[in-house]
Amino acid sequence: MEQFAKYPQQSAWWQSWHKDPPENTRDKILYAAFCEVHLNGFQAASIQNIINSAGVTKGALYHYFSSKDEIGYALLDEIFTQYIDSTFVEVLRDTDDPISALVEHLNQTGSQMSEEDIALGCPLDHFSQEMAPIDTAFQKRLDQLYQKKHTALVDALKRGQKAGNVTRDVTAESIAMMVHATMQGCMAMAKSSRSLEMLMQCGAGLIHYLEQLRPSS
Amino acid sequence: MEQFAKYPQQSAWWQSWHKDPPENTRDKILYAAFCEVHLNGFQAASIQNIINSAGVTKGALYHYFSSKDEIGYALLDEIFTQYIDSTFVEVLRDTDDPISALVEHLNQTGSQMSEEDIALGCPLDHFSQEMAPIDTAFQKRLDQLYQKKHTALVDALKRGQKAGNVTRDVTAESIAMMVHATMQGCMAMAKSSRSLEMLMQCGAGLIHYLEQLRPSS
DNA sequence: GTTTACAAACCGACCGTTCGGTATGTCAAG
DNA sequence: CTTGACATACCGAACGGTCGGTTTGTAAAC
Repeated sequence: MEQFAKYPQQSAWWQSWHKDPPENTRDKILYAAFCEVHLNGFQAASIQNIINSAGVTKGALYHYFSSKDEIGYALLDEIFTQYIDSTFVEVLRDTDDPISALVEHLNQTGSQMSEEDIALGCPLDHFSQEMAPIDTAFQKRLDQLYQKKHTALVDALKRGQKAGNVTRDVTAESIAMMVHATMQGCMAMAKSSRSLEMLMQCGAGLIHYLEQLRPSS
Repeated sequence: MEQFAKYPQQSAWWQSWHKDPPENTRDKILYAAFCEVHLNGFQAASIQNIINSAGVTKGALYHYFSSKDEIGYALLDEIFTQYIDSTFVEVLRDTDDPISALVEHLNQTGSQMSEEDIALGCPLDHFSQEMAPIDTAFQKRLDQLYQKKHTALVDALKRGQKAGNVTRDVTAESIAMMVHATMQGCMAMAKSSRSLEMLMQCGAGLIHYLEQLRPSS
């Protein structure tokens, strides 16, 4: 665990999944792999780079993971699952006013993004674009993660509809897909333009859309 | 130009940029590179695969392109630019009712997508997710392409506002970003789930949003 | 005779992976 | 309290293969 010169140490993406630097060998490898994959994509991620920045040897890596693909699976099953939970599921778990919760979450997330965070974009979306079409084992795991996000959204929106905080003109499923897709698109737009302003403007559009979903407006 | 066994010959993505199979060597290389990059991403795209499927030799490839990066630049400057023009700019060029034009375009595009098209996703979005954070030369070109799309949208929306077909409650720029981001997100969602139904449902959400942008509704 | 358009052989670097070996720990038998 | 058997956690040199790229050769076009 020496240097991650190229990976932003204070990355909002990083902070979301783990506060403490990893101690045991396996976690060191996973964390280094997460950074390397986020920077270069999975296929271009180098085992050598991973072990260099993790400060472990190749033998150690292949002791814990039988192949590069297995590292990818572990990233999805452990790190990315945790990432979705902490950045999204928890935000919506206990509210019956999901619109307010989402708007607040968008504002908060946007405000604490650095230029580097924006340039790197969402690690999960990047992973999905790259690996979903290539390998069904990856695709199934990625789909599962998005399903998790989708379900959290739908449940919260249904609670909101029940509580009279969300319009019933549109189904919760439809709103959830729209919100999810648009969030993904906003991050992608900001990433390609490397512009925080772009993220905020896209976010404003999404917030405007969300506000229109309140009943009797 | 032997086989593209793994690339769908009747791909909607392919048809959009060129009707005729390429004849001269340079175009053969570019077309093969487009397929290879769309399938595997740019970094994982193999020069060997490109020359194999293009039916040319390595000497021919490096006669026309000084490096792999130059092939990527050529793809963006020529193929992808043409792709944006034919799939998007032309759709909006001469209309002052952009909402109807977009809705029709979405319905038409969605209906002619195969399962393979969906699994592969938008080639430009994939390229952008992968290369924008890594290399500024790529990022600038990618940003330029999205700007082209954005400008086409903004111009059409402003004409629509002038003609009274689009609400003036929201700026054309804001609508354009929202539409662009959501389209991107819809394609990404459908890609990761490999589901045509997902694409149609996301598209329905976007269409609903668009219809709400008509004045006095 | 020079230039253009390839063709084919070849290069070192790096890839993911393997494998023989070691250091340390555990735990039960003697 | 020691000893032998086995397990876990590594170590790092080496492997076959592929990578992007180069060099040299050739034959037609101008």
